[in-house]
Amino acid sequence: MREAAVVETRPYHHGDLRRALVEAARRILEGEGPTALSLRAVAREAGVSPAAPYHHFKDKGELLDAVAHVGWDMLGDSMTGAKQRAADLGSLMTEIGVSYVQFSQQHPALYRVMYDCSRDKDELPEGMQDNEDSAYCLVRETFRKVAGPDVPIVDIELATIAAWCAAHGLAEMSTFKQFEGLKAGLGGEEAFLRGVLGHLGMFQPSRLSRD
Amino acid sequence: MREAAVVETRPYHHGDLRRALVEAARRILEGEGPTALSLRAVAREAGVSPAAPYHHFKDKGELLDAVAHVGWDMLGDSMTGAKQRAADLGSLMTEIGVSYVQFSQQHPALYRVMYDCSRDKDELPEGMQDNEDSAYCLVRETFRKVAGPDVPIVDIELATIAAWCAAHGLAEMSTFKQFEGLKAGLGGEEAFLRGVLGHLGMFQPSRLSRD
DNA sequence: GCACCTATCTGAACGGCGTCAAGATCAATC
DNA sequence: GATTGATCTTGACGCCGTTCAGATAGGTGC
Repeated sequence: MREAAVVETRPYHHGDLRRALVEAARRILEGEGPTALSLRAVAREAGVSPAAPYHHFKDKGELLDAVAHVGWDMLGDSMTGAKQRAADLGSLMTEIGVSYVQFSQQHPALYRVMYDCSRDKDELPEGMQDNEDSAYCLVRETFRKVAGPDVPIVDIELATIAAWCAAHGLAEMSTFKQFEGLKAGLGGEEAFLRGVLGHLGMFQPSRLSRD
Repeated sequence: MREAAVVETRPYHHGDLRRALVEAARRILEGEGPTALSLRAVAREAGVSPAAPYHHFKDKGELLDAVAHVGWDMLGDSMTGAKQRAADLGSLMTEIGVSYVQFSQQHPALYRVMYDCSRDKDELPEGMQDNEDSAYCLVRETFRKVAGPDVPIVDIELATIAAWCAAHGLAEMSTFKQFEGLKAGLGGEEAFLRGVLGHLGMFQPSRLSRD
């Protein structure tokens, strides 16, 4: 009975605040960046008191975990889409890598939260864990298919880690606006990404194995 | 272990607080991690009031910049040392890469500050700038020497960026204590690092060029 | 030796933060 | 229709970064 729009997002005793808080956090993240993401600001954005979130999350970290979870879902979808769109086996890894970095560029604040909140716990981020359909497993299984049965398992694992490191590093580096000249000379952002990835062995199928 | 040295570090009106603050920050970083590093805690550790640092640094960010500067110096020394110790041209890049990641493992909190405080400004971190003896230039010049005169400049640049991304990614990933089994199977931490780097093209001189 | 100047440091305060305990509110259940 | 338990608010605590007025003292010109 306060304002017009509130009626729908607040069915009553707030309806489902948990989801509303996560969405509020994402709005702040996209609009104002990671430094503006305080628990109080999220509560404010969702229209509740600063203490309300504590009935749905143990602390701020748990809220960030929930936000990161959404991010890993989105990233997983991006990578799966790229894998399906890839024309041939040879370009599979490159397309997945490009989609990874492009996601980080489209959602820089979210991407940062995805890693930051796992670093605080000294735990692997969600998308890198060995669950059935984690993004990490998607990459590893892709490697297994591309490499064929002759390549030892340990090399598949190492190549996956190496690829992930490279993609994550590139994701962080490409946020620095200082390679502009180089990017322009190569023909744009994506050409730059493909140029860098092209220098990394495991993005070229013929060079997967170390031998 | 703390009170004894105070007499010497406080010749009077505090002597040189600026250096004392940077060192206090580094002590906190090593001892309690990045989350404990508040401006007030640094002042406390240095034995001055919370407002004292503002006579030497514009704000907290500037103090962190000074801490990061020390870190980049240390990392640069590590990498230079590795370059000099390398037995032959072929192992040069690998040795530098290993020393990079090992530094991040020996000083995880400092390493994090080195990147965090540059991300906050959307600027390349100090060690990656195109200054005469930045760590980045060290790597690029090494590449130039290893690659020979036939490799185009743009490929040298891309390979340097790729190597940096890979090393930085590996530095962040290896802090997650979840590859223990893999590391053990390979024969230890360093074997793991070399294993991952071995899958990355530009750490093998014969594969520097893309074509 | 003295007075002034300037850099340095302190003390107290402001608003914002994460978090918690006590009390209000209300849907659901008996 | 009273009880219950989940949800939300109010108000408070201690910590944070930052600012500002005032204390302190080293340096400089007389």
